[in-house]
Amino acid sequence: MTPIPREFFAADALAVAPRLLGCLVRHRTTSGSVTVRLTEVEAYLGECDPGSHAYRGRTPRNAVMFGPPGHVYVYFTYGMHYCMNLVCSPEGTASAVLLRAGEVVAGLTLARSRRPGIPDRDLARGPARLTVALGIDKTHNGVDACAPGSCLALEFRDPIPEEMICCGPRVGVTAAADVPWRFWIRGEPTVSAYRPHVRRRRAPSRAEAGSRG
DNA sequence: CCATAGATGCACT
DNA sequence: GTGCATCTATGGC
Repeated sequence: MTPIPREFFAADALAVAPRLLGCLVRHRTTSGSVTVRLTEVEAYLGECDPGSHAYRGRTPRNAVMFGPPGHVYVYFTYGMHYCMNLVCSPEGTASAVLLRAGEVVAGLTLARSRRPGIPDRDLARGPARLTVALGIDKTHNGVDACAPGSCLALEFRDPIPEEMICCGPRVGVTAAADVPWRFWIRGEPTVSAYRPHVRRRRAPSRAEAGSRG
């Protein structure tokens, strides 16, 4: 188990995102800790990316995105949900990786208590579900996930083989919906099912079924 | 199985 | 005032 160094996040989100697949995110609180193995992420570039919160420049909400890499950017959306990003690129520029889904690999009891009645597979299946399972809210905005002793910790795992990494359009983004900057692990049951931009088909082609896993 | 509506607070224009 | 980087319940098949 190797901690992820801050300099890893100094690259832009497009390079960081696929490498995060399979890595671990742990959040520690007084009630215990929950660890999630990442199975689905999305890259958001900065002021050049119409889908990014940073597209129109720095605001109070997105200020953390312009800060040092390795911190978490947490935002509130749809009146009830929190989503969590890892800030990438050097300080002064904004890019980030949205953590969309994962598998709870430790702290299962605590994660279940945070989402009662939910099947284990669905505990962190989706960006807002993932933050609930981990116990993340707006108070965590700006927390340094690369600092020793932080309540948030990241760990490298062996890279997922390239042929097991799928990519496709981002979810829920109306601007720049065409770029394939969402990455997930093929065949993972914990990948989020909510994908309004992907039309269902009666008979998916073999090629498509294969590329999606 | 699939599709749709409603909830709900806040950042931003 | 508008529109979300969403999820769940509910209804139809």
